[in-house]
Amino acid sequence: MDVSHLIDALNPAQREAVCAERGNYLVLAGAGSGKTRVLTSRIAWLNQVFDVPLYRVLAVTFTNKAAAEMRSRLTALLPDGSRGMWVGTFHGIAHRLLRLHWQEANLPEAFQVLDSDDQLRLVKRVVKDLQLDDTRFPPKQLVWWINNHKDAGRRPSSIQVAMGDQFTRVQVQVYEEYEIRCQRSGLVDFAEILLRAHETLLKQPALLGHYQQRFSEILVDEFQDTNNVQFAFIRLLAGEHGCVFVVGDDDQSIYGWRGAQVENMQKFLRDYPNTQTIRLEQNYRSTGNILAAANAVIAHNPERLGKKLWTEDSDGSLIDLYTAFNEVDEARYVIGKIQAAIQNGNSPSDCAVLYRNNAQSRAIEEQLLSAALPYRVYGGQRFFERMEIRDAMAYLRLVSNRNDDAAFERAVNTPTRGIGDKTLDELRRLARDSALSLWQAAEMIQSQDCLSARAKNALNGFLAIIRHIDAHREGMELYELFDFILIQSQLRAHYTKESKGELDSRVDNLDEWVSVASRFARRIVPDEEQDASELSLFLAYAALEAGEGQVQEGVEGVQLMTLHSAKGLEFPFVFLVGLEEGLFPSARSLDESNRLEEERRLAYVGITRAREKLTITYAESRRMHGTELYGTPSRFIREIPEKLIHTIRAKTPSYGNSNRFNSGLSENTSAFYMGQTVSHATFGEGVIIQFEGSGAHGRVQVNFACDGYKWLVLAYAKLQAA
DNA sequence: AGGATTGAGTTTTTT
DNA sequence: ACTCAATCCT
Repeated sequence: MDVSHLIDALNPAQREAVCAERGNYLVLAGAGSGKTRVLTSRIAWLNQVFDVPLYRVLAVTFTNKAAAEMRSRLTALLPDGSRGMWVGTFHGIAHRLLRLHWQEANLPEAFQVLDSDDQLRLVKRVVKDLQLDDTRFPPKQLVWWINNHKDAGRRPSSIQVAMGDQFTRVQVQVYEEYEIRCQRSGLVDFAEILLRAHETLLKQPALLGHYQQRFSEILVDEFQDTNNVQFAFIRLLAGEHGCVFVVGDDDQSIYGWRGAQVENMQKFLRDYPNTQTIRLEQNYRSTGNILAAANAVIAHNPERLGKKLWTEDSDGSLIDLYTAFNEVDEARYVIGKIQAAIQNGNSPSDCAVLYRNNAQSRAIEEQLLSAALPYRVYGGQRFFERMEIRDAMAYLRLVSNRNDDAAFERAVNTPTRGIGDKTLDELRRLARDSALSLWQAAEMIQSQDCLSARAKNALNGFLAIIRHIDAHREGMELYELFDFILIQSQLRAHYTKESKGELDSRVDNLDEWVSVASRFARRIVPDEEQDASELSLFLAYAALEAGEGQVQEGVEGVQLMTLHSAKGLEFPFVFLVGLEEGLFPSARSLDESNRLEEERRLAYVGITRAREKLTITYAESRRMHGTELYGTPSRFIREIPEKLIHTIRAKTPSYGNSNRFNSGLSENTSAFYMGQTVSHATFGEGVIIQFEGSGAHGRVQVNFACDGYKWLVLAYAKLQAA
């Protein structure tokens, strides 16, 4: 059999990983070193050379996008593509196990996923019902606390509460009550999916044995992002004989704040003593200078597994460093450089602006808008997170599982049908006292005399809608059911009324929801799930894949995103903005020790996104939360060797110059300042002028910048009234 | 029920 | 400064 095509294009290290004998491996894959290629080629190799049937392979990723990418690459490598294999995210795989073995997992067949939003609502409810002070026990913090324990594999009963520690005791109590309600409603949150799947396998030796025997090959992508439960899950499935092939980069671990344990990489080496470590250090993405900068920055982190990227590519150009006067000037400079790149024949989408936090996109967007450049902001609300979609999904969930309290709460009075807070409070009280779901309570309350006839009537109307939908769905295509729901629930009518003439109409989204359903029906279902109903598959899909963020169809523009969401992507031109102490690294990371290293890894991720040209900027002054902040350049800038940097503006200002400027000022400011003597000016290559003088309105300070055509007022402050 | 007002928070995001 | 959610008012 000729398998040379699987390894032809690989370098020696990649080839070593792909062709290695079956066993346990830790592949340290640097940024841009071809890790996905290695992962997929390895699977193909196992299949074609070692005759491992594909159904024995389990490949786990973190995001749905990565899973889809892996599947599509396998299609190109193998005659059967990924057929028979389990390829998916940790949550996707665990959820599939729960669906297949819901009885063993002690779940109702139609159990649903509780997303973060519903989770917070539920915890708020619990806090209220337990009559706790929500300032002493903020629901958000409780959610975080509960998720943390679940991620670490801890149930309420296994949490140690020190004598006299009232605070923790109450938190445990909330956790317990929260679990009871989830169980009653047939709801699992994201952490629960993993934890429950793990526990189910632990408690069911027969089931575990089955899967251990089946999955002789387990491959894990982005291993540095695994949390405790995920690692335990892998170890459990692998058992004594399974071969585990993990790929990761400890230098790109940027999700510690949500439970990822970089330590799992070292732990892996400890738990699997016969593991061989393979380093992929040749980079196919960036120029030499960019890699040198990345290597230099990350070298400041202690306790790395160690890795040094290199390239056969040339050094390329130096890294530009621009010191901006403020965030407006920073944006102006960046957009100017983007325009120059476009003039040179590049597409706007070849340029990416990366920032530490989302708020920073605003200044950039404003400049892009005034330069009339197309752009795309990543992040933001996803399809299934939209209010109207969640409303519609609530009906769908109730149809599937009457006891889903989260769905009940949302759907019951949306659109409004006269079921107010008082009615609901009665209902919740009854549900709580009798340990029933809201739906059961609503059925029962009819025979009690705690509600007015009118309220009972309204409630009955709602129950009837759900029953009516359920009674008529037999034989319907999925999209027909969705359309039926929109009509019966009155949601379409409700949102049609509300969104008259709105740009981004909610009704359009609801229609899109229906068409998502019609497209969904035509996708391939894995063998194990042939029996599952279309509806339950859709519910799982909606819960585990929140869909694309901002759809902005067809807009090919400058790409704006946070450093976190840039991970895994690459661009010819990268602009890293806002490199100031306190912003990046963030102020919070400077408080707590340990966190700084993760920020540095974030810087490493940012730098290594660039293929040809990297530009770093920082602002001397920045408006944040209403006040002007004066920042100092980020330590990460200092960690890049000077010889790699081309500084655009010397930071040393010269004061005391006297200059006149009298041309090109915009209309309304020119009357004011034209011809005034600049008594206090700053000059760096003539880009910024800080002007202090007297005008009709008193003593003022104005900052101008010249963008090559005209002077722009960046900021002005009145020092003294006239 | 829906609009107006007050108040708290303000890194990063997937599943 | 600005956003988003909770609460207050009509």
